[in-house]
Amino acid sequence: MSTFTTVSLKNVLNKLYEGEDYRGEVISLIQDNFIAYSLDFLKRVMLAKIENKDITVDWYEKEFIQNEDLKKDEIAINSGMNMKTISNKYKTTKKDIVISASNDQYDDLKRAIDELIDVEKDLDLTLTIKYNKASVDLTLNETLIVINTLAVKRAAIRAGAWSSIGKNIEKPLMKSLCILYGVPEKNYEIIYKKADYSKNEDIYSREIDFYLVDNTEKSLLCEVKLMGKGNPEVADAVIARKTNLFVADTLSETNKRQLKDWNIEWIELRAKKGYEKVKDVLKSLN
DNA sequence: TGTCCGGGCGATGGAAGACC
DNA sequence: GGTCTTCCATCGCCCGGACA
Repeated sequence: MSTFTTVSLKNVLNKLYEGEDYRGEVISLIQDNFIAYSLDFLKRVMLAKIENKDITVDWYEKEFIQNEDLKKDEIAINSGMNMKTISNKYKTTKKDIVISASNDQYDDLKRAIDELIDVEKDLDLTLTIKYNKASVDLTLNETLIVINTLAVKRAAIRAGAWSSIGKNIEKPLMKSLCILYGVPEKNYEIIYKKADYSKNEDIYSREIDFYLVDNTEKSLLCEVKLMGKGNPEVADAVIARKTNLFVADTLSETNKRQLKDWNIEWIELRAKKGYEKVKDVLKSLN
């Protein structure tokens, strides 16, 4: 779970207004979370191995996969699989499905490690974890399992952070632009509730980031995307939502041409003085 | 080097349980 | 039977490696 503090959001807004890259803030959060997770995880690994030293069963499996105290997403990660993969593969994330998928995955992982180690007979590696006065050595197999889990967890932390920043910055960004350019409150609208997808007549409705309201009281749809290079689906998104104003971090020349052809106003924050274009855009949108 | 496209999770809200 | 909590499906967010 990685979410942003008010301070982080403020730092990101400042970067955007300076036309600089905002990603440093996100990368820091990912790193901090990952390091903290790694330390905690290694501590738990150490304790688990010590506590089970007299038992011949697979202590990792007992403590990190078949442990009833764990949440389903922890079990999935510990087995080496992210929740999204389970959701794609089994079309559900129900707890019992996640648990059985994790068990299968863990067996698979162990088999794969055995096979690879068999090929690389000359390689050995021991991970020694020391904490306070205790110390424990992990075998090559155990070390590889731990490395795999950390890698899978990092993917989860990374994706969560990017998802979170995108979701949480769009409304503060649009609102601050409105305040900065003196847009009267009656001329913009922040929608916090998303559309109700369950209603049949609304089946094609989409969530809208922000509305500007022009002087004829017509609502203008605004879309914010902070993504970097190489994501052509922006085109689909703005078309599907009949967007009037598109605010982005980075736009390709193709993007700009398309937006112009479709009569959609755009602002590219990473461009030099990118946000100053807002003034003209507001005028043009009446 | 630019595009494609699948991977990863957060936020949300309805459904299903859990508790009085 | 009503309220509170947990579960989980859905949509939307950006990344980043494969490919041309």
